[in-house]
Amino acid sequence: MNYWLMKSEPDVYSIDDLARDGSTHWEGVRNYSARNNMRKMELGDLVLFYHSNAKPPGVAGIARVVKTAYPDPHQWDRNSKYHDPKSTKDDPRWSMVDVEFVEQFAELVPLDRIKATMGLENMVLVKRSRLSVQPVTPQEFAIVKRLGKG
DNA sequence: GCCAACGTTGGC
DNA sequence: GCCAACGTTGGC
Repeated sequence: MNYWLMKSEPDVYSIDDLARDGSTHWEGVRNYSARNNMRKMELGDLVLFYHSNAKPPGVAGIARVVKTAYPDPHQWDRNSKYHDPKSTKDDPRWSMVDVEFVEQFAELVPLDRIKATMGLENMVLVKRSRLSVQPVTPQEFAIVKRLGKG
């Protein structure tokens, strides 16, 4: 069992949207580090759902991986903003996973709280702030989850 | 809206 | 393979 953090802009897709939909395709990741992390995901892995570009930014809840990495079809859709003309069907460049809703935190865990919490100072979120799909240690996951209970 | 950080592209 | 130019992310 692995733990991850995935970022989404709530204006585009929020934890409320995931709660409503039940599950979603995580399409549109166009960064190699983030893609490689998605390819390491296993069924049942738990994901901290992070709201980026939000006021305030922070972890809003938990999701679970229900489908492991498979080619993101948007890479071949000429009308999609995720279209990648260099990606071929024989060698798909971009992957996505499916995740399902697990829980919404009673309280958002804001980024500034994460930065100020002992045990979370080495989170990738803090160290490499731009990576949109990143690993989280079991300890970090447990601390964030506890903070989310309010 | 600004801009620092940083990932990607492409000329050489 | 280097690195300057460029584009994007995301906190503020």
